[in-house]
Amino acid sequence: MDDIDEATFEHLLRGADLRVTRPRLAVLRAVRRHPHADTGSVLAAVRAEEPTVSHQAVYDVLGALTDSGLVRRIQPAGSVARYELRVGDNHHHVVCRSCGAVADVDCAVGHTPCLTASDAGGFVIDEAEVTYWGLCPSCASRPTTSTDSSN
Amino acid sequence: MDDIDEATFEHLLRGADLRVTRPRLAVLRAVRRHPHADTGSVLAAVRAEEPTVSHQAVYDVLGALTDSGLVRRIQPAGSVARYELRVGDNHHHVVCRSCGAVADVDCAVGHTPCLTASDAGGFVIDEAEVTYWGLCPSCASRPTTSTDSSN
DNA sequence: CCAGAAAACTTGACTCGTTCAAGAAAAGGG
DNA sequence: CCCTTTTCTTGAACGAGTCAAGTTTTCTGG
Repeated sequence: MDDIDEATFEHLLRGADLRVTRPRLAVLRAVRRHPHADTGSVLAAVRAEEPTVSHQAVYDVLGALTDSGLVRRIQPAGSVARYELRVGDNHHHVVCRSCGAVADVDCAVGHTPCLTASDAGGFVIDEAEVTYWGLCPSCASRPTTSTDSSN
Repeated sequence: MDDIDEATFEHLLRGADLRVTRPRLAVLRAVRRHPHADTGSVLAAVRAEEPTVSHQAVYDVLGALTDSGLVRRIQPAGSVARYELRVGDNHHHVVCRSCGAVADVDCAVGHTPCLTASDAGGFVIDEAEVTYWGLCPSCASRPTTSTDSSN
């Protein structure tokens, strides 16, 4: 899901009943190029190639792509929304408590892990999302430096 | 962790090196009384008994209590921060996609579930947080009504 | 290939949860 | 009971995200 070319992006859009526009292609490229990027970063990346795209367009596009399942939105506590192209493979994320870096983690329990909650209090569950918290390699090796950024 | 009386709240605060103040006791009572309440709800509950408490005080108190581990902060994607008294027992949450309701779920896998990520990309993991998504009983039985609120 | 309808985009104002900053008030050790 | 430190009040500010009105673009169907 990372070796998608331009033509495939078009097919994905059409398959989702979405019109093919320059902003949408630019957003897809940006998300492919910057996994886990927030809206601001996507906007910046988009404007690098399409300088006239508005911030609202990026919000709209990310929303439409998320709704149709072409991108996945994640939002760890305390973070703004982040997006990724890798979709439909039930993977999870590790978030660094110090610098906020996000990385993918394949769940050891196979697909749809932990989806069997013992007692869901009557809820009809359709997804189990796992977020691991800890320290990224560089923050772990630089203990008390209190590095902070947003990726 | 739900049958905590006033004296215990004081002990908890002192044990965490926090001064015992009326706003703090009121916040603890509010969180006990309204599990998963957001800051606004806590503020309202606090003001019901202590009308002069400022919103900033509630933010400060919730922050201090969270830092010292007396309350737990959760923040499902798309939601504002929510707080609960139940702490240190590694339980998880189900969130209703329709109305945002939150309920506790004891993990079937025992304590520290899924904490064994296959490959964490070099991260040092200290917690695994599981969020289940679905529909609460009342939204599940009222399919397309698109109820929306924030609890 | 062109026109028309619907979808998508631009612009700009605005909402709301949360944070920042400075000074006043309370807690609790000595 | 006083002093130092922590905590609280007040009020302004920030920023991600949303709303709304009007314009532009896509793409279907003739």
